[in-house]
Amino acid sequence: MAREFQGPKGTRDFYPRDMALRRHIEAAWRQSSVVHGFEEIDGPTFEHLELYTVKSGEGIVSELFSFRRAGGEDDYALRPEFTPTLARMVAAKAGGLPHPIKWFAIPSHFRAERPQRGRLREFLQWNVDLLGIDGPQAEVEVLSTAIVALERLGLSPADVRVKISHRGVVGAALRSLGVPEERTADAFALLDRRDKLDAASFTARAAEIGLGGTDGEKALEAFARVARARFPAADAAQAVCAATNCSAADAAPLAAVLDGLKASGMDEWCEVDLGIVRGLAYYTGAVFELHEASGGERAIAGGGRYDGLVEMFGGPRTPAVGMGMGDVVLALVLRDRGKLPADDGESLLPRPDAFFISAEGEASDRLLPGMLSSLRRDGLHVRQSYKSTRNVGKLLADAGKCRARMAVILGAEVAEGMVQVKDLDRNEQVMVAVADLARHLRGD
RNA sequence: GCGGCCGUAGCUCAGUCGGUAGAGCGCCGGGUUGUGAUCCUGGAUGUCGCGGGUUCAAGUCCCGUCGGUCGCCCCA
Repeated sequence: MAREFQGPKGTRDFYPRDMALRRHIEAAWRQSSVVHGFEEIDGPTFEHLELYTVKSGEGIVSELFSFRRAGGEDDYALRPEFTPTLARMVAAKAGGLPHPIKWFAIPSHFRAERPQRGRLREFLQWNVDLLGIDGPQAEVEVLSTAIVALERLGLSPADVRVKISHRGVVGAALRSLGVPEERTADAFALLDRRDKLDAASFTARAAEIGLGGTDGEKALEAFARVARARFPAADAAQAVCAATNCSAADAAPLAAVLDGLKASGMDEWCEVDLGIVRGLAYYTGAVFELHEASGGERAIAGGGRYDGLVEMFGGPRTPAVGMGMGDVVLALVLRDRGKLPADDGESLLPRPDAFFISAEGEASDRLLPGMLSSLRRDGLHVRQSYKSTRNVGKLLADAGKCRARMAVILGAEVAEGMVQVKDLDRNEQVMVAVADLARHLRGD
């Protein structure tokens, strides 16, 4: 009894063209990682459930695919993010790893959320982490790695903006505005939601955290200024002080990152956005998000400094900066910006070096297998027809359809050890000795 | 977890007032003129997403469910 199956909700099937697009994106990620000196790692697809609850609390469980082996007693979860695995791996070998640790990974992740634009239940996320560096160089290198990957994919500062903030700087600004220490978390949450709230709700909530009343009017205005402050990175240090009323010393950590980005020639991509907060509590310094320029999409990437995380997983205190970039939003942006081939990825599939047409009959049929094997052992990508027709026109159509560069026609002249080789791009045909075929196809 | 819209061939879709399915394209095979074309010819794929209900009769109306899509919550 035949039965039809659907893939699970929020998952994708990668047919050859889809896979070619995926490899295209992964190649840019991997290339940029490698040239920046990061080394590739991976970990298990599932971990002990506690690895995730210890950091994010029990509430995270409803967002996970967790399970217990039949008859077993251990709870596991498919990994929803890579950072805990990374922290575990670092903590396990902390003493023996040369610093700084520069690792990247391109694993799949799983989250039990309802799919919508830019969000699926299984997705790829490129993770770049640099551990062991206290200074702003870490932030600069991680962001630079992300930017160079986007450049490789054809994006420019007109397409994507790198928005940078700093928890310490914003915290100092909030203190100087009179936000009590115990309401800082609420203030961060309000900053995060600033674009989703209308002015009245924003004002009401600002009042709840101690920025209301007659006395608070000025403070409220200042807070609104912090919430809206965005400026290009070029002269950002002064602008931060001006916008937040905080001292140059308070603004210094953010300014140092901005200076580093400028020195690296990345400042055209970057701007300060003090509204960037990030949901995670474990960020301890700089935080950043990469957004499509019009702001219409979910974040393309996000990250920041998390100096306490390795310690949380049992290792020594280790300064760290990390970044994650998902494939789903990135692919949407690339498509909308016309940076993907219009043929759904067909042009990203590997092109055969040659397509063989046995036109003569039994004589050429007998020669074909040996010729193909020999060329394949030489590393050439060669294909043949599986049709029984000898219709050369029809077989050439097949050759064109699989995008072969050359067609090799085995006609009557095989008796003299010669074949016809047709350049399908240039529509030129020459006679080549079988002995010279590999060299000819390789273009030597 | 909540809500809107959608679901007929591989794709795009048609299907009237309810009368148990069609087109185009594509795909696959064969033939002809030996050179990616043209021409001729043959073929396949559907429990109309799935299940139930109403009805003499359901692709069509109703309910549920699964999936897709967009939004809310959340977003590591």
